[in-house]
Amino acid sequence: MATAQAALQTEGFQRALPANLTTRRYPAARSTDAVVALPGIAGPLQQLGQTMHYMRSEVVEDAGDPADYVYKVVSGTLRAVRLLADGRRHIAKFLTAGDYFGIAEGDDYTSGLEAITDCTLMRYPRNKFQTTLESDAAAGRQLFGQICRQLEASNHLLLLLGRKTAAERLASFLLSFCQHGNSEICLPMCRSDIADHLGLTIETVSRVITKFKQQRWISMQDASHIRITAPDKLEALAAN
Amino acid sequence: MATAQAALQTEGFQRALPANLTTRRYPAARSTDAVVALPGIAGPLQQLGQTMHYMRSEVVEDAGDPADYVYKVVSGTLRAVRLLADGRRHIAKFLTAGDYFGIAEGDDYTSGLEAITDCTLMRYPRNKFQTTLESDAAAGRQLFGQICRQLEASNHLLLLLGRKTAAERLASFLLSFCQHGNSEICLPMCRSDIADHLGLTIETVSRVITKFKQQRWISMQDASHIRITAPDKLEALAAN
DNA sequence: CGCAAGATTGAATAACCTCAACAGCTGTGG
DNA sequence: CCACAGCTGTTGAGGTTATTCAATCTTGCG
Repeated sequence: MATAQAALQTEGFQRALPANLTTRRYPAARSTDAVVALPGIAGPLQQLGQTMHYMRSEVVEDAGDPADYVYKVVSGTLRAVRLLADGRRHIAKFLTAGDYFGIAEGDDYTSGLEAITDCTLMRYPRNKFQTTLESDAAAGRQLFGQICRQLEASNHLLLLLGRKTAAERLASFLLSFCQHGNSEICLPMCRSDIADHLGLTIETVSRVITKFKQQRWISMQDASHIRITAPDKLEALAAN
Repeated sequence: MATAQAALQTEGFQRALPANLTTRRYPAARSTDAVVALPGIAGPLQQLGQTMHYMRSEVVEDAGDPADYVYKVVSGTLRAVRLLADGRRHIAKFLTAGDYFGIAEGDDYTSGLEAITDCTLMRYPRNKFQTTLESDAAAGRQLFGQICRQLEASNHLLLLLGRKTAAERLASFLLSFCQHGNSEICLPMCRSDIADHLGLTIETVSRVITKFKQQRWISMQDASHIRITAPDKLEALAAN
């Protein structure tokens, strides 16, 4: 009972601060005023959109900022970031072409949005977005579907974070990149992004990947180019 | 390197099967045909609803069942359950009065729905539900808001599961029950439900609660009746 | 080249889990 | 009424997994 007693006296539960909180805000993004036709979004909304360009590592929005815009990804990869007070980070979602950000928010963004690669977004004023949705049934349906898929993805990730081992998490993660039978993966995000998405550390991510490599379940050209050589083994691990 | 080597040879990554998969399907729920006016849902939808009663531990829907109905909780508490192939379980959400289930699903339910307490639900045929939504803007807005709040809750839980310690998870969990300044909590769910929601084991849940009790941050009449005596300490732990 | 950032690897540690025992409560049946 | 079984919850001991801390390697890039 000695350790518990000690913890009791110090009121326990402390946690060390991580050293590096590196994400910086970069100079303002370029915006082209040209109206770009977006495949997959209904007519009226196209008029409202503004094309925005962001560079690698640039912050599009911080968590806590007033949620004035809805974004749609045209190209590139971004991360939706949440932070705890002491800097621990979680990435709820990686966004790629076709994904929306900011639809489901309240007054403020509840997570930040950061560019992982150079990327192009469409930006819609949020208030006009809402009213347009109600007048345009087709667009409304589409957005509703988007939210539903996001919810499903989040709930899927909950199971992963709540109950899967490190190896299972990485197997699931890697497999999510080769839906279409292509076994060649190009990961746009770095190890720390993967770790913060899967609730692990970069060291654990690295170790598990190394183990996969040793098993010859995957092969790697470099850290971001992975070829899945035994999808059946990974699928057995992913277990869902 | 001995252990890693051994793991490599056996292809590693195994995991023991949990012994008890106890949830059973009970006899069919009673349904009263009377149409009940639901506070908070718009007119036309009320006509479609059917009131359903379920008893404690009864299964409303299993994951994988065709998603034919949308449910709205009138009273009682339920759990939304996901399982891995080997029986590991996660509870994405506890549902209470006013919560919906089945809106965001595809063809099949992606999680099961089980009554924790005796409860009353409104059941709507899903196809009619959809069409009614499109014709009734107010109802559509309301449902859209529901989904958005669900998504926000899921993303909030992602951060908890991905990055919080056991003590922090339980602090967050307990605080989520006393939003309105009342420090008396009555937990309708058992320890294993809490554990499966927070990604912990029942033993860890029990130990952390004991520790909170020893710190005099909470006091307990019995296992399900908790009084929060030091909300500031718990809030500091919850850290968000 | 030399530096910085990302990635990998190793050793030690901490957090949480597993297994096991036990306590408390509830309902059942003699 | 009491004995008993069954279930939930608590507690302890020991093991496993993932983390932490640290060193090394790799890869651009000015």
